[in-house]
Amino acid sequence: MVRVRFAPSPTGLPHVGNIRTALFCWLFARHHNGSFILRVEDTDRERYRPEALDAIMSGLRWLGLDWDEGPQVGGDYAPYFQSQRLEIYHKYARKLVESGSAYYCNCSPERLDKIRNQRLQNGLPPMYDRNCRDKKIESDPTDTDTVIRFKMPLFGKTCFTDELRGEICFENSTFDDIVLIKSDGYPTYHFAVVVDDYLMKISHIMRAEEWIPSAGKHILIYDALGWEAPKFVHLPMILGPDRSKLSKRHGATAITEFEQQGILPEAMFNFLSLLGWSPKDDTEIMNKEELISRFDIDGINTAASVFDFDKLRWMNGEYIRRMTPKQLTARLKPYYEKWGWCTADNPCDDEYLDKVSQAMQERLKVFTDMKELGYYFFTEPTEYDPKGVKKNFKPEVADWLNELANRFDSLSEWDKPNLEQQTRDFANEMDVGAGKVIHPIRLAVSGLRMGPGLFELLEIVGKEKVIARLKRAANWIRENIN
RNA sequence: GGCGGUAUCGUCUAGCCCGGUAAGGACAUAGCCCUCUCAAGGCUAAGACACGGGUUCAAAUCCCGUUACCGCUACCA
Repeated sequence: MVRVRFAPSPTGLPHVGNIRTALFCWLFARHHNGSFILRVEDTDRERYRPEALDAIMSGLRWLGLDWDEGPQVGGDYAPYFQSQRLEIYHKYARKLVESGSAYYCNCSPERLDKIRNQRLQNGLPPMYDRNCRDKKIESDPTDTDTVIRFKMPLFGKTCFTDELRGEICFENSTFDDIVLIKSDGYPTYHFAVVVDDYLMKISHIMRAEEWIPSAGKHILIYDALGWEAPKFVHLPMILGPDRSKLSKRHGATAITEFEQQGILPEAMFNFLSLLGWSPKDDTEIMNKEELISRFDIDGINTAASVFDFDKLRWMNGEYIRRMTPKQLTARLKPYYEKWGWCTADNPCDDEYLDKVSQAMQERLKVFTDMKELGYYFFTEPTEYDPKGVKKNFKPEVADWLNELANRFDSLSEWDKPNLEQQTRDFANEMDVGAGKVIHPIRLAVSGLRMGPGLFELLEIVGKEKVIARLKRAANWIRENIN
């Protein structure tokens, strides 16, 4: 039975790197019909942020990563908050002290600081000097004057098999006597993760590769407790464009920001799955079901990968293009409301919005592109693209636009064919190419030099508005161009 | 410093285990086609086996060394 957990620490906004790890865990669990467990590692009271957990959970939900056990859903191994499992850690910590595998230590943080600096100055690894190791201090996990440290073997080697990288070994002498229980009674990560993974019957520890160095220490703790360790899978990291660990300074890295920027969860899911994993053929666009059936450990890469925002945008565009106009409208609507485009005096009936969706669909990479590329379907252009003005707003164009406004006004039917016929006829009469007329109209109605086919655009924007905008542009030209 | 991990186009990657490919795909870039513009689409171009030694008829692939990059080195996770 595959049981994997995602164990975030609620210290801040959920980072894409962590979320990608969660996604791999989830895919692995779903592929093997196993369980995906969410466990909250809230043992650091200093960095704890109460709002972080909500952000993490909504990030997971946004992507569709549902958990079988954990906060809000419970489970057979509750509680899933480490802060609620203190007695459990204390119990096993006492056991370790009794068996001689751990010891109480009353060294002050000041002293620890001092020896660390000394050793650093002498070019030595900044390890604890094991001052209390053999003092046999009597205390209790709850005592705030002491911590519990693990008695690391002084020599020998500890090895473990990483499912991706093979055997990895460490010299025991390089391990510090790490703290298991802090003076505040909370366990450190190293201890809590071992106890919980074992007690919760985790089959595979899937976590980022930055944990490789501590895996050896964890193995030793498992041994001391007489437990068999789960399998280890250390996932490659995600890097920023400068190849350092992806972080805030690389721009949008919190999962919530992608949502705000108009990225589809489906696209994000697909994109993230391909960051560090490959289906081995050239398939790139895959839905959740395909991903579940194809994902497995052997496709996971060992090298870290750079997060390429451009490729995400491309993939998002792929997903946008695959939607029906109605589906696109549904996704776009919240943004329209946010931008104040859907109000009483603006046409926001679904039929209209669907037409806009259809016209704009293949021009959008992210939803927020709509704000610059399609605003004219909702609000009057207040300025005209300067390059377009220079190219298309010649003095004589003012008359053309007025004339066009009149002719459009008398159109029997406001539709694409009629608009096109009328426009081309006019160009012929003026003895110019159709483009010479089309471009000024586009600029007058949309303010832009780019967009959907002009006649489709005109049909959608509607008779009244088009005519008003043509006249308005004509006046603008008279006032500004000579 | 110590310990560990990693190394194929700018980026994501296939190929490596089981030596023989014109080293394949995608994003981005450039050009062309399509065209009322922008997209989308189609075609084309440019672009990589970190380096040095072996082994072999033959090495991206196997062996050794070097280099570079990244991570860890807390009473943080």
